[in-house]
Amino acid sequence: MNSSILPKRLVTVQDVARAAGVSKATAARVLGNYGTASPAVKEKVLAAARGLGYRANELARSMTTGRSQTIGVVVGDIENPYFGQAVRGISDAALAAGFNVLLANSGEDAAKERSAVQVLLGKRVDGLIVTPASMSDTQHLRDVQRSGRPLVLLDRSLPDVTVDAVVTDDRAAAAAATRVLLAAGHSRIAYISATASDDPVYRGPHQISLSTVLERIEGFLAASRDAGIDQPERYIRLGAARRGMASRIIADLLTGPERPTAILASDNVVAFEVFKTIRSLAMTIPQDLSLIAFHDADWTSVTSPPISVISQPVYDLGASSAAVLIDRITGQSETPARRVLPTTFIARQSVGAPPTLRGTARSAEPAGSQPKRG
Amino acid sequence: MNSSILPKRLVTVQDVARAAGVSKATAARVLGNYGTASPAVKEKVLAAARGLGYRANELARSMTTGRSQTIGVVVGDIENPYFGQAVRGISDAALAAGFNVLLANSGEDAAKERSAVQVLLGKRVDGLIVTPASMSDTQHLRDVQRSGRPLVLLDRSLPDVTVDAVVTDDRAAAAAATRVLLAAGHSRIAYISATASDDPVYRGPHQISLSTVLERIEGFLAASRDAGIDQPERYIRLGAARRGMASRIIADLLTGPERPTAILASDNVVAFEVFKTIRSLAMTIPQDLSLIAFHDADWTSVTSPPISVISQPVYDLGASSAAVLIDRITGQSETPARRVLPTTFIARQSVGAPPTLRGTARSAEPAGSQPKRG
DNA sequence: AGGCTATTTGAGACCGGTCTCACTTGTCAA
DNA sequence: TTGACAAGTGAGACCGGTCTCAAATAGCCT
Repeated sequence: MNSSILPKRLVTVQDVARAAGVSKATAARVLGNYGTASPAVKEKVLAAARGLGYRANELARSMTTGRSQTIGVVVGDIENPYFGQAVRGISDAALAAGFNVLLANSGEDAAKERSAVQVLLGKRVDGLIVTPASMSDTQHLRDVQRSGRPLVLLDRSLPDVTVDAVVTDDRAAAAAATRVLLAAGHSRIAYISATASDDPVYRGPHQISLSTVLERIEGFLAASRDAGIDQPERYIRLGAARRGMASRIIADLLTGPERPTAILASDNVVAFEVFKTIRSLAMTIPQDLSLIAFHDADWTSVTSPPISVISQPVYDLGASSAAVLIDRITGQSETPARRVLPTTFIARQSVGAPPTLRGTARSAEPAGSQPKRG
Repeated sequence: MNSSILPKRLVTVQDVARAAGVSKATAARVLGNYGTASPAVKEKVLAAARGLGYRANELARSMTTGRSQTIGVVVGDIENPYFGQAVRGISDAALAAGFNVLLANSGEDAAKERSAVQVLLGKRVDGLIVTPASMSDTQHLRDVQRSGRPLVLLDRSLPDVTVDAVVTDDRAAAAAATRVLLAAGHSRIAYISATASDDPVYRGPHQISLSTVLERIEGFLAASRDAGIDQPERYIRLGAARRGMASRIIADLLTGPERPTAILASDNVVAFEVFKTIRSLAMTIPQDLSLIAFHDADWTSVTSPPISVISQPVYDLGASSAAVLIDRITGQSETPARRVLPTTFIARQSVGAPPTLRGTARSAEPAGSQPKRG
């Protein structure tokens, strides 16, 4: 009959105390497991609590202690399996240490990220893990830092915010993948990134707002230049995240006079789009085009041919960032550190020699590549 | 120099009041945006707040109001893209309604689920969304219900808990998929589920602890029997979740005398394992074996051949459950409802005619199936 | 027994908000 | 001029825990 909006006042310490015939302070001590109480009283209180179905109000507890045993996580997009795995890592590590996880989505939008951070801060999380959506719009993150709440950056670091960060070795990974393609004989290698950009053409580092993206591009360029490739940046394309954009970019790329013979896809979602586009163009991997993708997502291992990938320790990235954060929270404060986790190159069958001549017989040699060194 | 464990006391209403030269009550009114205050005072307080960098302590606010504007979500495994999408749906809908999301992982373990629920309840979430790990171990969920906190079950329903649930039409979906295989000429169809079980052989509904699984099996059996298949349950296998188990199950299945000619995989993860196993056995889909999977995961569209799937509206499942929950929280209380979202069958190329004779020429007819009705 | 310390217990302040209630002031109609 | 009523403001209780401090009780030694 009651409209259930008022959820029948819950049992409090006071109630238990009354039922057990002791003072509120004593009941609180045994229920909160602090201070001292005689075994007899302890039992009496616990019995009463059990009988009444007492459950502590963590809100009230957090308010007095100032600690909520909760960490806030702001992630680009949980729907993306990459972040899904990372969140799982965070969540497992947090749980093991007795912390809870408050999750928020930024949709890779700096404004939303700011508001998420504020809300989380308002809820008095003990610390924050954030995958910053932008390298430039970071005032709110510096505010967190200034407020004294521990902050750990996940997957991406920020040059102007001196704070803990757990990232993968993007530069080395991109360079390694590039070298694999170079070793297979490619000289026209396209690098396709999801990073938001009005103009898909790359004009320089100022366009890039994410450290991860920047480092990968740097690794790609460095490896290319080392191999004597002229103007490798010609083949960099941005903004492939929006639906349909990837295929337009690739179509553009493949119709030009000096079309690339290999593609390096900067993340899993882009790679997926790239793969589908290539297939819809009736091109064959690796005979017509070689492909390497970042992140060892499920699908890359079951396509024909399976895709060679740069495997990133995503779960560990999450677990490790949570561990770092919790260390900070519990006071093991060292100086801010940038923890870099290594990546592995997994050679499958998407890399082959470049087509020797346009339109002539396809190179029939066995697909796949065994790079001597990562 | 300070050890930073004490995060420098934050600015409170009292501080702002003092700075603005008004009473705490007045400052609270303008900062909390309730009651009345003259424009002049309002401005003075806001200016002071701005100057001091005031941010409300949501914990304290929640404690007095009794509402935390937070919903708790307990999910089987966020790492699973299925749940990832659902969580995204929840999170988007919640955010839009001004709610935050506290996320917990149960790892499909009822005990962990119980503890997660308790913690969330302790944090005084305004409501809960749970994907129950078990149909039998549900006392904690009934407790939630009894405590008056709104609860919505996601993806799975519980016969003995009368509470809101948002699920997909599993029975119909399984039946439709089964009919597709029957229509293609198959009479020996294997159903492989991930549901935990010591013994992979199906002995009856009592073994099953999830409504979803149960309904799918029922749909499969019903459609099979309608088509006059004798003892279709012979081909049901459970416990394919554990690594390596799927391949053993399939190997067993395919070496028997009356080996199945088609497989219906009860979820995406299982289907993935099944696919890889089939390929490692050097069998061809759909010539040697037809395959249909639940959930339109990324990878199913890029394999060769692409896999026909039962597409489930996972994002909507999440968004819808959040909407139902929030309706409940804000008082639009109707009677508990079970909302069933429809699924769609997506025909790709993994279904063909069964091999006519063992070892003879493979059926060369064009793969793919166009079921007349779902 | 008396004195001293260690342990157990209770009273009440406190965390940072909200909210009720009473008081002051201003406006307008009678 | 006076009364009624609305708007603005302040004092202080309250939410449900924790924590400090002092009082009460117990245990031990000489």
